Amino acid sequence: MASTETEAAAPARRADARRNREKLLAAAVELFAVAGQDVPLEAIAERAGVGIGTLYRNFPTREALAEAAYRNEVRRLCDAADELLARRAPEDALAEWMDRFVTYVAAKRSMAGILQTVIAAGDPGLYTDARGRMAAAIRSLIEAAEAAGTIRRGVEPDDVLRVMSGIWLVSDGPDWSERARRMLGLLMDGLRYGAGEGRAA
Amino acid sequence: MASTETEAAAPARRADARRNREKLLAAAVELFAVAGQDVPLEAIAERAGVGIGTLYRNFPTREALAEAAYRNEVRRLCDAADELLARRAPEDALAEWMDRFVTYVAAKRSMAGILQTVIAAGDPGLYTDARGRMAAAIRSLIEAAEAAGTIRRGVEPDDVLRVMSGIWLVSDGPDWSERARRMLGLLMDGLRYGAGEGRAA
DNA sequence: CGGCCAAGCGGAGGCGGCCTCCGCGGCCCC
DNA sequence: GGGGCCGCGGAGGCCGCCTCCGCTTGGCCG
Repeated sequence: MASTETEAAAPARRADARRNREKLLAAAVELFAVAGQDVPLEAIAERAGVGIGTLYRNFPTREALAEAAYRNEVRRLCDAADELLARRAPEDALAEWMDRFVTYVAAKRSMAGILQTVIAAGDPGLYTDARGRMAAAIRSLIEAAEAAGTIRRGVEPDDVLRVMSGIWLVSDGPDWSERARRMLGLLMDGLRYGAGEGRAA
Repeated sequence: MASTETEAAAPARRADARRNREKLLAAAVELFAVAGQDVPLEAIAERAGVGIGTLYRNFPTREALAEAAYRNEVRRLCDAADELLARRAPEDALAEWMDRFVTYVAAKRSMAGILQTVIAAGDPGLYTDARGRMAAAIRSLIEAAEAAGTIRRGVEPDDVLRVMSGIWLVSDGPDWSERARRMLGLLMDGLRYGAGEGRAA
């Protein structure tokens, strides 16, 4: 969980600066989702409640903003795994994490075009990195649920991630997220099947 | 060779209008090549020697212009096959056609980004159609050269096109077109090998 | 706790590209 | 050769990008 320097890198900055950066990232995700990837940067600054100058100081280009926003979403999603495990029964934690995953994929979809550009412009590891982090998050959720005996044993985190990623292919539409949630509900039921058998391998 | 209605569709238009359209298509190919796919449309209009209004009347969007320019390049390339056959020895016609193919691919490369958008926005047959036309052009060139006994017999047009398309993968650089030409030179030598054997299959 | 000062803010404004709109010119048909 | 209308062109409004600099405020030190 040691944050890489490409991510936070903000220990020496002023508190208000860090806050503004956060607000910009949140506003960016929000507006990319509702207004498309061509949303004016000025609209994002306004939504964040900061000046356009602050946006440009933090993120020199649209691509830089989108990349940072995406990395931030990945981080928030993965951090949520630990938080959920601390406050919920493992099975509920896993189910709710899947719910958050749907939100994450929705955000990623709305930024896919720009992220494409980012990767083409020389950041080939963007998705690879994200996948690794998410697999780790899934591993801790699964292990906790296995230990509690509420899901079957011997499930591979990578396989779960792959199945979850399938919601990417659900075609766009007003009911996109409902469909996605139903699909992950099926997966969750699959994981529950045969729970509690063969405790110590 | 009956032109489809998606291509010319300009029998009832005035002569100057048709001329302006041609000039715009030529200018677009030229400027996309030297100035990239974000070149201002005003620059294209200026290069064509027409007003910006004329550009927009003919091509409502950047994508429409790029698509029309691309289709036009394909048509010009394929038409060149017949012209060359009428004025040159078949072997020379084929060799020179390959030279023009390099120019065509260079143009296509410079528009690849926009064409990607066009296809994504619902014109999936764009490349398929082009490939079919080019294969037909190659067939007539090959058949003439076979009949003259200057290249081997039994070569498939589709195979030749596939090999030729390989120049797409040559990485960008100042010597791109020289490399591409050398590659097609190799292909040409391969076609010459064993010429004149087994005349009547 | 108060004062200092630089890190950080913000938004006006210049720039440039997009696209429309309409008065005029010249092409085509008779 | 004349008239009608098709098509031309580019001025101009709009909008988004990005910079630049005077002001604000957080954080530290005495």
